[in-house]
Amino acid sequence: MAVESSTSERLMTTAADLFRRKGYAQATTRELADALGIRKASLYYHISNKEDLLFAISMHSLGHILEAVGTAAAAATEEERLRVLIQAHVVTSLSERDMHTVMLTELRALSPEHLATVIAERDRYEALLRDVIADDQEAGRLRTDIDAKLLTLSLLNVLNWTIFWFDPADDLTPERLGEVLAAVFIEGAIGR
Amino acid sequence: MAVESSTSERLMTTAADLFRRKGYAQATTRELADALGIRKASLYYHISNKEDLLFAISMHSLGHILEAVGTAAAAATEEERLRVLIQAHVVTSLSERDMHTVMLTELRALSPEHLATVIAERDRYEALLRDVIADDQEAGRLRTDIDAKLLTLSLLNVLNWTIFWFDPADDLTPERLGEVLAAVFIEGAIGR
DNA sequence: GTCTATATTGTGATAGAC
DNA sequence: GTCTATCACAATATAGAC
Repeated sequence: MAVESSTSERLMTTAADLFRRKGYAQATTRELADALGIRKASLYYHISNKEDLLFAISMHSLGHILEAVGTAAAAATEEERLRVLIQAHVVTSLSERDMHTVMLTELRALSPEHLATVIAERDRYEALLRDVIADDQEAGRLRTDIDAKLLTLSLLNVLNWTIFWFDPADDLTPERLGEVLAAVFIEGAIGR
Repeated sequence: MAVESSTSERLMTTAADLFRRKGYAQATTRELADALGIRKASLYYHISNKEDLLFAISMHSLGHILEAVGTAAAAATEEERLRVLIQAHVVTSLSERDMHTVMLTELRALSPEHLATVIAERDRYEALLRDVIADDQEAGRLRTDIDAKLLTLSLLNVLNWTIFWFDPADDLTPERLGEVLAAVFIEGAIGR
């Protein structure tokens, strides 16, 4: 049930909130236990170590956005697909903002094995974006003086930095932001 | 002299390189001392503590980009000003990539007093961008269906995420990247 | 300006009772 | 599933000699 809040279920969201605010390295297991209302040692009944938690957060977040954005893009017409994709990315990433931010910014704290797994998943996501852009270029819907790789990196710029300044308390909604970023990127990616 | 490399002069660039690669919290004073070829304790002849080093790096980086971008924008015609500004930002930020990245991503490790000082300087920089964008809107050179604040945040997205993927070893030069990002953002900010 | 030696604190994690 | 108690270690920083 989505409303359950057992210690196990709260662990990942509580850790994500903590890791985003303080950074993974500066967040302590004591702070995490305090936020959950249990003792430090009790954490280790639920997790094997701190880094596992970071890995779980990263994989959950990537699975979530891959599913949401992939589904939205597949259901759209070719003409609207890029706009739908950007909108879905902004709304989805901000709906799990803590986990998404941690996934994007705490890569270097992962073990080599976990890092490789997360990077492979991030590459899958970026390939999804690049395929849409390349297809739009081939169909004449986007400019071709900038290659698909560089245009995709430009799109990742437009999308990803948002996590550092978006404030849910502002009156800017994720939906409106999605429209703005889609408008700026797509019209810039069409060119004059 | 620019070619000097006394311990004092190497300290800030060596620390910036380390802080960018490992993160401020995970980078140790031992690693920094090792990279400099001295003992850990000897660091404290040059600095008062680790956080001071982060503050010095952040302020140096902000002073550098404020000066370079401000000068470039002031020397340009109104029609070319935004393009010149974006180009100068990309080239300048990547010319001191380590310090610039640390300044952008390690804010939360600063003491409250240092944090306030750095934020004030970042606000000055962002005001410079917003003033150019607002002026371009008033003169009819940019779309007005997105307000200046949101358009500025969109520009910061386009510019800032670059630090996470730009690789000096690639064949993409900062100059070419500046052209691409300027083209995408400006044409998107003009609209159809 | 750099050294050796050390103080002090905080960290992730485990043992074993309940 | 959570607790108390504790281990083992790594961190920043200082004292004082050279």
